[in-house]
Amino acid sequence: MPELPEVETIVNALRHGGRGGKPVTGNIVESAQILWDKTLSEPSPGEFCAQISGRKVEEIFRRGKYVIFRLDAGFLLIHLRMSGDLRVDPSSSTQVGDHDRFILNFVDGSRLVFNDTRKFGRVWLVDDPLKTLGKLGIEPFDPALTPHVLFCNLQSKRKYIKSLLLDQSFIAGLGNIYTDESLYRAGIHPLRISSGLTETEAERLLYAIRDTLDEGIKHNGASIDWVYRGGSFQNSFRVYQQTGKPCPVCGTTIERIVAGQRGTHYCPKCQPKGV
DNA sequence: CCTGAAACCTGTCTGC
DNA sequence: TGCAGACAGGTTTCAG
Repeated sequence: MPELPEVETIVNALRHGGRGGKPVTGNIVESAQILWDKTLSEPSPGEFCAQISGRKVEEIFRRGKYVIFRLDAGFLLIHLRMSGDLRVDPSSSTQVGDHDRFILNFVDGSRLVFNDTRKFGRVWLVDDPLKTLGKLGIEPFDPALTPHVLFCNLQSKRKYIKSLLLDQSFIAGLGNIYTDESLYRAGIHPLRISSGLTETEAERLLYAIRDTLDEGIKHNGASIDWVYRGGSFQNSFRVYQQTGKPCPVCGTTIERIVAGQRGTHYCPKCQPKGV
């Protein structure tokens, strides 16, 4: 589930309370439990537990799809990947859940739990976050990303537009849902080659991306299948997982294809392949 | 530089 | 009911 709007929702909750807990900001870590070793990307479990103990959470923010905790020394980075979720338990006496992989116990008795069914999620404790985050592309809402800049960047690549938007080094934060929805709103076929888009299309695409993400954030993200997180954007999907249903604009049947190994949903009429 | 496929994992759903 | 296969919000690695 976790694309930019979902991560943003989680970060907000961790900052201000919610997700069943007190605010994490300002809390001090007492200890860590690593329930699935591979969840920890770096450093080693021993070093991690030694270093994290006693650290204070100064600030929590998002970059791309990463949740970032700025500590009084170092940074804790968490990537939720496909099925990860973060929650706060008010009390650490609560039982550990089925797919809980990683726990931070705080001195006030609450704890932060990383739950991740598919075990793809990763955690880092680093001094220099840029080593991990450095390859990320520009944020979609960065004012420096103007229609013209996007157009030029699209020109410099020769990839399916769908694949390029999923590339985190191109723009950071878009995943399968928001890419399909953005391309639909922009009226651009997912298999168009990026360098073939016109400047007008690039402009439409940028505004479509921002509108779609905005709406996602407004709905607290999307909840799908058995991985539920409380968002409601799934009720506003226009093409994503709408295969076989009529396009809300023209009534044409929504189709599903595979692009870059990802299921891709679009309206054949509103998003013409063109030349 | 680019693409496709495979790998990392568990769970759900569909069709035979 | 059982079981194989497809599919799932992501990223990395490797072959071609």
